Amino acid sequence: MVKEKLLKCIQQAVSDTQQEGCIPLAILPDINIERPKDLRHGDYATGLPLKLARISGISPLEIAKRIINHLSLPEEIDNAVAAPPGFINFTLSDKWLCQQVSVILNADKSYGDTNLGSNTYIQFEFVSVNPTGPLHIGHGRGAVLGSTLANIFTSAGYKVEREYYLNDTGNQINIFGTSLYARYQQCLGKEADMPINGYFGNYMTALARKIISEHGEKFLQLSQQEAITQLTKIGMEKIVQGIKQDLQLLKVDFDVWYSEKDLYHNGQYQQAMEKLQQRGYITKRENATWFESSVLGEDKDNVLVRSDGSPTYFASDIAYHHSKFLQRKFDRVIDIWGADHQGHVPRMKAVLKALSIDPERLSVILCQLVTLRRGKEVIKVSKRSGDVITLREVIDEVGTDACRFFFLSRSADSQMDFDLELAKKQSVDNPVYYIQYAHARIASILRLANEKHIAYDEGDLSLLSTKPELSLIRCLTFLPETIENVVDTLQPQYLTYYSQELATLFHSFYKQCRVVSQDEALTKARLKLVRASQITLAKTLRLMGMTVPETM
RNA sequence: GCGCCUGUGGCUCAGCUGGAUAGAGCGCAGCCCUGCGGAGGCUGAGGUCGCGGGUUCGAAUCCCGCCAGGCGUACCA
Repeated sequence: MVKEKLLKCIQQAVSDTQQEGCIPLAILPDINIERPKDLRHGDYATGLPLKLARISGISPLEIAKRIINHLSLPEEIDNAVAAPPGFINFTLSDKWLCQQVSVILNADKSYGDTNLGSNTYIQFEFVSVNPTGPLHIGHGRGAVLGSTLANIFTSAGYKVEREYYLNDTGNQINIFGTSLYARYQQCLGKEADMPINGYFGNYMTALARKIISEHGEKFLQLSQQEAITQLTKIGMEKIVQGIKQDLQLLKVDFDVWYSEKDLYHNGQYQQAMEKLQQRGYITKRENATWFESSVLGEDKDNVLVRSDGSPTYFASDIAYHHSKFLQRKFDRVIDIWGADHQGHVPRMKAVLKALSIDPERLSVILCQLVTLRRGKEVIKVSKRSGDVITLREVIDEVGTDACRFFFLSRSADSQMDFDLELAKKQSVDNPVYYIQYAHARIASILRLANEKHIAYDEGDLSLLSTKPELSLIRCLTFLPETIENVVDTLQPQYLTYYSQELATLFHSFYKQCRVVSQDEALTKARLKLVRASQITLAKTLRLMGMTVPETM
């Protein structure tokens, strides 16, 4: 990429400058190349001279000039100028920019793809909601984030796996089962108490009724334990089915649904515990089994097996990560969790250390919580307490594309209000439609060209010379580094903002530059640019998991 | 109490590995269809970047303190 080339070129120039004594020998600070916000400052810039000035005592502008004298610029760069107070600004060559249009046309759907990941095997685990109730809005956030990152990493040359961890055993499942059994009995006119921490949501009663309509009263004949076992299985399957449907509605796919229960049958749990035991990280105390995370610098130890003999969620998760890293051998793992799991991060990292796995190989993205509201009214989304507005209802109300874009344009770090009233009100004037409209507009132009039988393969790109044209091309060339930026930071909002900018530049170009006109040569050149814009815009929309409309 | 996250124009949010006059969308005030989709384009008003110190040639961005909100601090997940 241009940026890398430029970096090397600057390094060379600085080193030459130093050797010739134009800059006193000094420790070279990191060279950072940025994108100036202001177009007048070129396409790339470095403030290196300002840093060197501090060390050398020479004025930064003077240093900038000396470095520029030693620069041998790559073909992509037209010129380098020193700018006060001490920047070097680089401008892309118009000729090179125009050529990029055909680079994009040739790459077509693969434009933007890189080999940055060089096939690194990486797992994204996300959503992973307990199968004890429907998804709500907060889960949607993680789902959209995870699916988009997975798309982007795939494009960047990683070997990606998307996984949903199904917590199909343990405490919460037991409570789910007893809650369902109670509702089942109640629906059949029997007295039954809900467990204290039970799932009181209305959906549980609906679930019980559904089971009655399909299976009748037969579970009343069974022993309580047997009835609960069977109801748990049936109920959970239905819930999972619903979750799968909701995710599909949100355009979120998984490669693997990994069962927590399996960890206890496939040896992962035993192996992980044995390893920790052998390495001396396990101790028995107060009748429970503990992981001694405190010796690894944690605040406290954590329970692995309760005094009643049942393993904790933490213990499962250890086995689970054992499977990820040591059994399935992912090079990197990205877990996306809700912010309410933050306390879990340091102890998970401690476990990795204990298992001699570099903790750097695990990244945990914590999504801050989402508050759902309708105007001033805050809507609770707790599964246990009762009424829920499900993710499905939100999607039905707001739309998949708008939902996805809404989540993607906000940093995972910031808590957000999802105001249904606002989301709906804005849906017509939503940035999503602005971007999609640009694509539909492009499609329409290309349709027109097609109807007029204009073949533009031979269009002469050097005819593209006006500001709107060149600005648009510039933006097109930024896609690969935008993707790289997301890969580096795990923050997809760079892509959403990019797509918006691209749409803006296209609309502006469209207004100022008539594409299909009497000027045959110019028409062909511009059609090429339009097609390249379509390729690029469609790519960003696909990466974000949104529809790519030909018409609206 | 301690830990993590957040506090940017009326609203919702970007920018936070320090850079050159602080950005976008919505909302608001105007302007633009005798040419390919007006779900569009253009112009403008609107901000002590929570507060106070510090580091630096330069701080919304880094450090310290304070204020406000969210989350965590379970033999819940």
